[in-house]
Amino acid sequence: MSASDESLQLTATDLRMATFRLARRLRCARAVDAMSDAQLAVLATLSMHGRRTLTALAERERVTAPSMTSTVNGLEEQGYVVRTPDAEDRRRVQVDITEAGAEIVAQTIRRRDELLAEMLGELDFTEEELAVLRAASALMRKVVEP
Amino acid sequence: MSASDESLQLTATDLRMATFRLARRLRCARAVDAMSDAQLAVLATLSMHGRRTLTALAERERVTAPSMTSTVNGLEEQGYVVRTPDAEDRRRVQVDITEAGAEIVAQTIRRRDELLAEMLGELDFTEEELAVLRAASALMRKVVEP
DNA sequence: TATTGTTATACTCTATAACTATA
DNA sequence: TATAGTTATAGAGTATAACAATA
Repeated sequence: MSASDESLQLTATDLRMATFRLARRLRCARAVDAMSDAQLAVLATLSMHGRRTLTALAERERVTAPSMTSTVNGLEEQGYVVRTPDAEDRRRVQVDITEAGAEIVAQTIRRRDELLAEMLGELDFTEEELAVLRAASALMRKVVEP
Repeated sequence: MSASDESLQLTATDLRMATFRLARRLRCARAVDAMSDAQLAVLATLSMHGRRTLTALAERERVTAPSMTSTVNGLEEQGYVVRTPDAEDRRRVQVDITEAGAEIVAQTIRRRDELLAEMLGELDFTEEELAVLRAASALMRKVVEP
């Protein structure tokens, strides 16, 4: 049986507050200071899902094409991505992550995970509490990836 | 007994991914399109904690004073905050939220909660699953507010 | 004609440096 | 001298509008 509207609303409020605060705190931990959120999001997408066209990246990040052009320009200047013309459709430009770009993503993820693991460790959580957090994480991912 | 390092690291990775994705998704829901994240964060702080000096706001948001001056200028032009000189220390400027500003915060929170409640509802979560999310939310808030 | 991507232009947030006013 | 806040200036991300190249 599914849950009541009241439970849904209470849970939504709790989860929204907790999610925003934790995200805000973790966002401070970056591998490279010169890396913006926008640039890192593009690199993370390319790292996970491989080459993408500029339009596909813009849609995924929910920004306009000119905005994504600017972000990709910045990444290309730093050597973290390369543009490759598409042989089949010459209007298209494929964006690929470089080794340096992949390394930046890995460093940033590692640093953020270490920070969060330290924060969790300082509170002396029990295995049961950590299990609750992992179970909730799985549910949260179902919410955003239906 | 507290948890093992391995559990901490696994939980941290799960929770980081879930938190960023959900925050990203929810951030799209705003009461007013002209309201930026920076402006909304300031309004939310004032709404919760009352009047603050410009420097106090800058420290809380982890931005520089000139940056906060600019953000507060934008909010003041829209009528969401007012600056009041401090009688005791005339170097200081107190920033207060207006009724219009408080209404914007309330609207945005309401809209985000409704969006999240809908997303949760579409997945037909059970009461037990919602309870897991609420328990995790409480733990997440302990992490950021020690 | 529609799609893909870029350039032009403008606004906001951000930072550092330099400044004013006050303590 | 130190602190609170502003102004000046510059860089990045965002948007809309207009454009070129290709389908």
